Amino acid sequence: MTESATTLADTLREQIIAGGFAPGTRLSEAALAARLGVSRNTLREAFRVLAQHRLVEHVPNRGVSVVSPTTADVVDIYRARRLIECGVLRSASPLHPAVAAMRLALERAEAAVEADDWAAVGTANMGFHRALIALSDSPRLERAHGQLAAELRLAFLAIDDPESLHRPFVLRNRAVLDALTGEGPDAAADALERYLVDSERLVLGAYSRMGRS
Amino acid sequence: MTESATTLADTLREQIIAGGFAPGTRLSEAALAARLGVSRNTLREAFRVLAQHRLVEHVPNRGVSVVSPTTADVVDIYRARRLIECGVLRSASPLHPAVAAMRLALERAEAAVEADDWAAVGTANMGFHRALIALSDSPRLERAHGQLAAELRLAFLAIDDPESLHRPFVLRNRAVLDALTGEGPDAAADALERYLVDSERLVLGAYSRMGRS
DNA sequence: GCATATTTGTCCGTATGTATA
DNA sequence: CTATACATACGGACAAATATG
Repeated sequence: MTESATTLADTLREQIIAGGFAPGTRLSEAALAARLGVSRNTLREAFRVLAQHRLVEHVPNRGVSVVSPTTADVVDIYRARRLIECGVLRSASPLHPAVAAMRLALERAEAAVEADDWAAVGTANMGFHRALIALSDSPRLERAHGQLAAELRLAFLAIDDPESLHRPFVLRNRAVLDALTGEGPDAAADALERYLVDSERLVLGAYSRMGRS
Repeated sequence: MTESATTLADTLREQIIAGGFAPGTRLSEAALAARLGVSRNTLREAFRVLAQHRLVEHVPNRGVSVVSPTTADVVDIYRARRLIECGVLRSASPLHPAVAAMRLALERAEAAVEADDWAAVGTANMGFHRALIALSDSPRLERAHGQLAAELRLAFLAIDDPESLHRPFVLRNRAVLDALTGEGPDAAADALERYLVDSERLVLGAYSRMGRS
């Protein structure tokens, strides 16, 4: 039972990203510790990790709750994504092994579209962009991007209309990959930039229709 | 005395970055907790935060120690810095208020050179690059860059030759700023790219002379 | 506005497993 | 191989802050 705090943080992260706790939910220490069979102290250590990952918010004397990204958060997340993802792509080699991982994720997404499984489309799309970052061979960039992706996932959960969020972008990912192998990194980066601008617009539109702050 | 874990993490971070604990030092939780006047549980929560910031390393059943970046870490840190800093600069406006902060940091560095205060030169140089990232108006990019800077600081501490590390780059920062206000963002980004390549080479050279892994 | 109940923040004592001398 | 030291995790306790009636 060593290192249970880290393991606990991992399982909690998966649960949150999978939608097990709705954005905004307060997570009571005593209740969760009892439900998970761990002590409050161990749970609090896990909370610190998740708070650093920006998955939960820690308000002094009022405990932690699952974050619910604001429009300002969404704007910032996409700004950072554009800079990192397009930057990686622009200086990437079309011969990099990660290109195969991108293709695999894309095929998974296309299969999930056929099966009308929009949640699977969302995770496959995320996998495409994770593979894209792997083109950089930089663990730190992958870590930074992973945090952005996790936060964005919470925004998607708050919207809760996976088809309109994910379906249009399978084709766009295909275009990015084709541009990378066909026309080269710069064309691919331009396509990705347009992709991210449109995706941000979609999310913000859904937010404004929900009357979110 | 609420929220002492976060405060504790902040003070520990400052102590580590200031060189209060040499890279590689093992931090015994019992001893440190006694010295700082906090309980082990509180200290452990602070450790989790610092581990996420990559300032300390958490080895299961062997406690935490101050990290000592390897050559691979240094290469990765500079790769990430080039992508983020140059990307920010390339799409920055020379009229952004952060330019004034860059100028201020630069003047502080130049004054510290006159005073032969190399530690101050180092912090002022860091401040220049922090202000540079502020050009992006992105809290998340600032956070990501701050983590890279803190890690790099540990590498500088391990080398412990602040004059040769920091002195040459005051002039280079001046060149970056002048290029930004004079020739525009693209020229500034090119100058910054050359800066970072040379800085990485200097650090790696010092590492190889130390016989580091 | 006040009193009560709940929850968090912190600390202590202790048991267990792991690594090291 | 034994013994020691230490990290890890648990449970209980209490003060402080917050929320609720």
